[in-house]
Amino acid sequence: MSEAVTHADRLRPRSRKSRAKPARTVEELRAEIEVEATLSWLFIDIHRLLTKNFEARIKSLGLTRAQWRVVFALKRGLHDAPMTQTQIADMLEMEKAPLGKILDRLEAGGWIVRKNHPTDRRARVVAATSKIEKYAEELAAAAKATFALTLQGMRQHEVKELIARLEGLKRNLGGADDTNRC
Amino acid sequence: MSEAVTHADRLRPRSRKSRAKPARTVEELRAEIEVEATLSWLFIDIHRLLTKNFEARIKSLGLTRAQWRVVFALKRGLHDAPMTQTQIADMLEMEKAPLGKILDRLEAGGWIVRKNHPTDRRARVVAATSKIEKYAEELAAAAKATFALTLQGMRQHEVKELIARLEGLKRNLGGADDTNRC
DNA sequence: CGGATTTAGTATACTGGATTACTATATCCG
DNA sequence: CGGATATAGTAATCCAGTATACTAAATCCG
Repeated sequence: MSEAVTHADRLRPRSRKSRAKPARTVEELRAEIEVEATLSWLFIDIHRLLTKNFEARIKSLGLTRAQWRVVFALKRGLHDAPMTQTQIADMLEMEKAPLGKILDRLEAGGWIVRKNHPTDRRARVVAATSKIEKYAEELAAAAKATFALTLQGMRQHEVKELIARLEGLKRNLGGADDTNRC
Repeated sequence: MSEAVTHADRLRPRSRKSRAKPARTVEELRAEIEVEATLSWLFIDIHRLLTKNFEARIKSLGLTRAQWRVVFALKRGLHDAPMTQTQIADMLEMEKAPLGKILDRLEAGGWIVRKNHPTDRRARVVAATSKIEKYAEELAAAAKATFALTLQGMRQHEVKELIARLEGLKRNLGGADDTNRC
């Protein structure tokens, strides 16, 4: 347990010299945050590469990765009744404004329809059209192919461990735990 | 090794029934890509939460996470001579156009200066100003705090394993191996 | 009941990305 | 040498995301 990384006491890499002179050089500071920077870049890069790889596979459909996520969330069926935009935004842990823009594009593309809420005249109810059924195979194949490439060489239990680890990081950062599980 | 996930033969979760009828329901397809979707969402969410957390800490500096990455890459000192924009873009594995926009903002903020290349009149040479020295402590502290929170409860060897794992994923996706290491 | 407060959704502005097209310069090679 | 080709950087366009402000409707409560 003494080895554990806590919020207060951190892993500090190479350059020790504790409280040398207060004015450290940029190089010294850089060495101190090696782990942080490396992880930060990795998440930026993997996020970008995943988007690029997946979208290259479904380019012909005109769907983006973010749009695919929304469409799948709609079909998730947590609620029997169609969801309002606020419910979808909560489920995806995103703001209502960008979700609204994504829904605009999905509606323009014929993937969803928005209807008035039966009782709440402020709210709009979102439903997936049959178009998603039509391309579900192709989208699933693209997702599988992207992750087959990404997880190449990993064993199933390692994949599970990775997912558990990432869920832990997300939780530490204040993200909801098991929302948007597919 | 038979348990390993290869590019061809993938982990296929719950719903088996192999080649039932060719027209599967969306629900069946969804169950099949549970792992893929879960991982995809996790990378989207963690990327977003990291950006939000880090930028909240350095809001007063007016630097974003992406800008911080560029500034640190500049100070990285792989090359003794100041780098051109193309060299920086290659190092960060991003396109020249979006990098140019980030450099515009960094230059407007006084973090960098662009000069003409001594011999190639097409190229511009980018150098960090002393402003980065001034705020290096604050930026390093923010990075450390964000990742102290993120990696809360993990042991050092687990952090190393996570980094190695993520580097593997990035490599599988076609990303360069050890570029942009800090 | 009726005003104050909250909530649903949209509009706007900004940053970060990719992509395409373009200009200017460098280099290659016949 | 000089034209063809390649490269450096920018501009413009698009999508995703955050934050803020706003409108309209619902709800709370005195």
